[in-house]
Amino acid sequence: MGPRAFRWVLHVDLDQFLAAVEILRRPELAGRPVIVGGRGDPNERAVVSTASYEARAYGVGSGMPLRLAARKVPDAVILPVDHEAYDAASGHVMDTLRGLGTVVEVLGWDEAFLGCDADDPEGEARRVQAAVHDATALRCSVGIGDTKVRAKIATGFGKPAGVYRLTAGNWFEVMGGRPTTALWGVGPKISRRLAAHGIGTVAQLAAADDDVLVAEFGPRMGAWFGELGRGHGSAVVDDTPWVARGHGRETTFQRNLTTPAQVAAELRELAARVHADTVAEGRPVVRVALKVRYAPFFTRTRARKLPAPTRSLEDLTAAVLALAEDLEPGREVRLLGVRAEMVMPDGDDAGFRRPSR
DNA sequence: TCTGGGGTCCTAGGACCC
DNA sequence: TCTGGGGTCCTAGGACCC
Repeated sequence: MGPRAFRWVLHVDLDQFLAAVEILRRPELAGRPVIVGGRGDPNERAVVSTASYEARAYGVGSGMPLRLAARKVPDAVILPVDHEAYDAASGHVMDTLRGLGTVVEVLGWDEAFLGCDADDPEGEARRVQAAVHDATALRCSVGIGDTKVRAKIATGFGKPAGVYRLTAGNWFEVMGGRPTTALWGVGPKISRRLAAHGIGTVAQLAAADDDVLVAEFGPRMGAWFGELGRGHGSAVVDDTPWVARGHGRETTFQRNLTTPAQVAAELRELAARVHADTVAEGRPVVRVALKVRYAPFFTRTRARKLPAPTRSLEDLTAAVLALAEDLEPGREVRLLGVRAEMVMPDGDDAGFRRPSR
């Protein structure tokens, strides 16, 4: 259908997605604190991907080291991440949403924007929830907004399994007094830099002097943060298929690597996996990046544009190993990552989605 | 409590060219 | 004589999100 502006944007977000998929195929887990992360082994270097609401009650959340999560929840059910299962479930949900006859913009495994022109967006939201539940037995929350930003933020107020509307009419009433981190795209670092200018709340950000924001964050981001504080932004929903800019693979080793031979062997392996990902897309590689995390936790990245686009594993591997040549010797390596950026389809035919806010 | 993996976009600064 | 201004390409790093 292509991109189009709508009167309403619905943001659909599956509740405790990974945990919910696990509970669906193992119903006896319902009501128990389920934690999905890593290989399911709390003694390994890994973090929580998703915790069920029962586990969240113990203070467990995404990104928390698995070891700590296990300690907080003595009777937790800890499960390995099963990408294929979530891919399948996600595909089923997205197909269901597309079957509703509106534009669907997929944001990730468990999220999508839907365009809506109805007079009764709450009714539409409930219909979406019913359709998803009928087809997949999964619950979702729906945010309704007059911009994508407001729809996205609204969903959080609807969780779990609810519907919430956030528009120009109630934006400041609901959001004005909240910290800037309540905004989509403002994390702890940006929030601290804003605070240094006396901007602590959404209302203060909305009222902030544009020149101050631009001086601090640059012309694009500065202007955008002001708009974000006001809840402004695009209401265009675009179902043009997403075209990945690149693919990367990285591994945190359970035990740090100590020798150049180990590093080289792991890099060859990562390069082969990345190569396979790009081959699957049928697009040549134009740029290669290496990521090294030295112990205890110091990360460097090196990248190089290739002399010419290539589809060859040998070229990719050679480029990766060349980037690794000035790796600091004698430092233990905790993580290695390889990333390949690919040729984008011809920009003029608009065959891929561009950033929109 | 030592901190995953897969992504995206933006900015700064240097090189180089006219 | 210390000295332009703009544009583009490239790399490193930062920040954020799910």
